[in-house]
Amino acid sequence: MESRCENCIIRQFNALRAMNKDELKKVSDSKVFKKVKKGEALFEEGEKLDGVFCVRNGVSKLSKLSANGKDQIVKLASKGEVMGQRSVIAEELTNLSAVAISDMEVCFIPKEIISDTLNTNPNFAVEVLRHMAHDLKEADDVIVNMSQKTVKQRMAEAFLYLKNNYGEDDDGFLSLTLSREDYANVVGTATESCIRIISDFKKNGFIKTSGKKIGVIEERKLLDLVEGF
Amino acid sequence: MESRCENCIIRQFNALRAMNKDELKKVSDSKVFKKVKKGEALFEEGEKLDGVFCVRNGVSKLSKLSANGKDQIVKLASKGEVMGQRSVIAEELTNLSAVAISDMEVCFIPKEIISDTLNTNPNFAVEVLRHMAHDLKEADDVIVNMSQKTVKQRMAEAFLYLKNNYGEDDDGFLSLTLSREDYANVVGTATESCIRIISDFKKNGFIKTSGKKIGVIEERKLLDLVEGF
DNA sequence: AGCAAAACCTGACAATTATCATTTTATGTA
DNA sequence: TACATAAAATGATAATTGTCAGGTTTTGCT
Repeated sequence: MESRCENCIIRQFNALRAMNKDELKKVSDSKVFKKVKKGEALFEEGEKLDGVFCVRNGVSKLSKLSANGKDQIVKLASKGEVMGQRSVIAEELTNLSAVAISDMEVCFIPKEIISDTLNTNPNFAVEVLRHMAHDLKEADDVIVNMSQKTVKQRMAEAFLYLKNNYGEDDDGFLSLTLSREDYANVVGTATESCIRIISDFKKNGFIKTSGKKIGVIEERKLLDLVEGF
Repeated sequence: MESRCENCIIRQFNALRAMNKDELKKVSDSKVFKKVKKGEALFEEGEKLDGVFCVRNGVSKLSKLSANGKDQIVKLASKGEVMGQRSVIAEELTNLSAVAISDMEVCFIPKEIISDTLNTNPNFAVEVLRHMAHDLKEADDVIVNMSQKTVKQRMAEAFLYLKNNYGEDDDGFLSLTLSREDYANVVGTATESCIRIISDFKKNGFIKTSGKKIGVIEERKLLDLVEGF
């Protein structure tokens, strides 16, 4: 279960791949393996983080509380992704909360190792930079979507995103199950509006539901919607 | 006019401050000084950038075209800021267009120097990382604003932002003048809606206008609006 | 100065989305 | 299994925002 970072495949997906053997050894010796149950928080907005979390399994939502009391989900983090690096690097309190959407396994890595390696191994720094650059681009895309697309379009996009990134089970339902409220918080709308759109998509045969599970039936139709038809 | 980077104060505001003398010398020798007139583009979405732009003077809007043909302004870049680094680092085409909002003076710095320095000087890499981390946080904030605040609140925020970041002239008008359309594209709304809100604010005495110039009168009232009162 | 083009503004209306109230359904637990 | 609780669903209505169509003013240019 708990194993050595040197042999961990997960890190191939993140910036830790750019660490050398010695650095990895240090990480391995000081990392803390953690299980997090669905619904539990890894950290809360405004906290001071003493390290980063490398996701081995499961999915976490990264969200920010808005003035009107609603959570806006800014990003979903899953296998291979590192959470908390932004605030460790900027040496600031976290601007986001992280709550597990499914049961998770994560490794906590103390920030000293991260910053030491950043300061001495340019390859690592550049690799982290590349990942952050990617995140920034995605954030820009989200901004444009939020302001220029309708709620319906964003809902359609959300379903397609979940299908493409987390796949579906044998019965054709999305593997990652979000509550209606979470969907609303991803899309940035009221829960009722979100539910109404789900009903609407279902009535049109674009999706199917079973309890809280949702399955994409007409991917093409959803895509058309997103494109504006 | 055109001078040596070694003596340039501007770089104190950006990651170039972490370069050593040799590196700065190289930058200085290869940089190209450029004047850009208001309305001219520095680069367009989808272009391949061969370097970054360090802003000496003036302001540029960074925007992204949405599917429905509207430009969403994602960020304003002004004195001291570096544009294009994201795409140079990620080695991707730019995801944004940069167009001058006022007359500008910029220095173009070839990407080779940037990436060489990133790969050899960890201080520089970390400094760039820090700036990018900051940008990412700001982007998160924008996402939350877009989805959770009303157009009116976002407009109020925009005026306060411009006042606090670019100041006002002797007559109390914002130093940075945006067209109504630009305001709409910052806030993510239709130009007509934007104009209506300006009229409304004016009627309420929160702001004043003179041609396209806008001045903040009741900062407190605008703040209250943003906070949700 | 005079003219064309662009930017700004307003009204009327339609579409989208939020809110509140209530019902129905699912879920976990004793 | 039954009960309490939370989640999902729906209706009615109001508020917000977008669209279209037409004005007026400003601006840049010859």
